[in-house]
Amino acid sequence: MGIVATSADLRSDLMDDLVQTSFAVAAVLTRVGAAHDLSLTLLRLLGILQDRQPKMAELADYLVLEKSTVSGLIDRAETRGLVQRSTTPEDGRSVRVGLSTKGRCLARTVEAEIAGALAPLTGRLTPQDQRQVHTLLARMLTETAP
Amino acid sequence: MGIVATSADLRSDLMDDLVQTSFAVAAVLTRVGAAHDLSLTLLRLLGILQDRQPKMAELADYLVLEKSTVSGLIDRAETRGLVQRSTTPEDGRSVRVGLSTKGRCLARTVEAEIAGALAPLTGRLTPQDQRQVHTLLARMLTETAP
DNA sequence: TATTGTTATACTCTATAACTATA
DNA sequence: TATAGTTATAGAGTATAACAATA
Repeated sequence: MGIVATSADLRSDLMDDLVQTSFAVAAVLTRVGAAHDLSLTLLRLLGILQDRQPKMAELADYLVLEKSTVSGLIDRAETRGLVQRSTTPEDGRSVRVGLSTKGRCLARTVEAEIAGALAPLTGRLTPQDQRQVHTLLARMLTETAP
Repeated sequence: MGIVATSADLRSDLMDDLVQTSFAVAAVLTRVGAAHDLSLTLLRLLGILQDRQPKMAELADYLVLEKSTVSGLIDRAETRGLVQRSTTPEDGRSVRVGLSTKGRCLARTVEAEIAGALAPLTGRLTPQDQRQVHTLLARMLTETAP
């Protein structure tokens, strides 16, 4: 087997790992979320809103969803008292979304539970290896300049 | 900062990476799947059926879904000509599911497209680093003995 | 006229509960 | 009676298209 073939196999193995990792982590997130009646999408929403109070259109960008989809999502989250819509003074059309106190509290709780649920996986690596994976995954996730 | 705190931060950073990686890969899979009218779940289904002809109940186990959910899933996949149901001789109640020729062809196509779509990410790492991540992720995904 | 967001509609995905057929 | 699978029903998530309000 030549150099080229070896490289292809390597990349293919890595891709399998990435897909498997993606599903494994998604399964954990789904399970933890379900315990609080939160879908993966609502989980992401809470995560995003922890650092921002975006407008609906920005939220659609973050989530890579249609604005109509986000409208429904926020409708349900608002009904449950997790988020609040507010108008913006600078533009009468815009709507800004933010976490309610209840939503913020839930976001923190869920975050901690996710950390706990992922610990058994990360715990299979030594601290050095954890650092190594962290460094390499972070590099892989870095946006390349357009 | 002491040893314990450092370890906690390390693990937390790694968890963020894992969650981000999961979403990034899921986004790629969703995009590639959408080009062929395949949801993430149907994508997983095709992947699973490439190596197996499971019964409905086994499929539900693989996918971690209710059997009624799998019934609907297979209904739609069968309508599209991607899979076939067949009865088993040993048990008149069981139904075995397998890929059709069309489904197998689609599975291969999509697999290649996913590899291509993930290449920009893995390509940010040197071959040595790719091997390293592969080794460590594989270790992390390994089931620990119960 | 262009934009921001919502509403109407339709389909997929998902679960629970009730059902059919076989064991 | 228990098991394998399907059907009925309901709700969340999603997109497309049409709409209202503001710019």
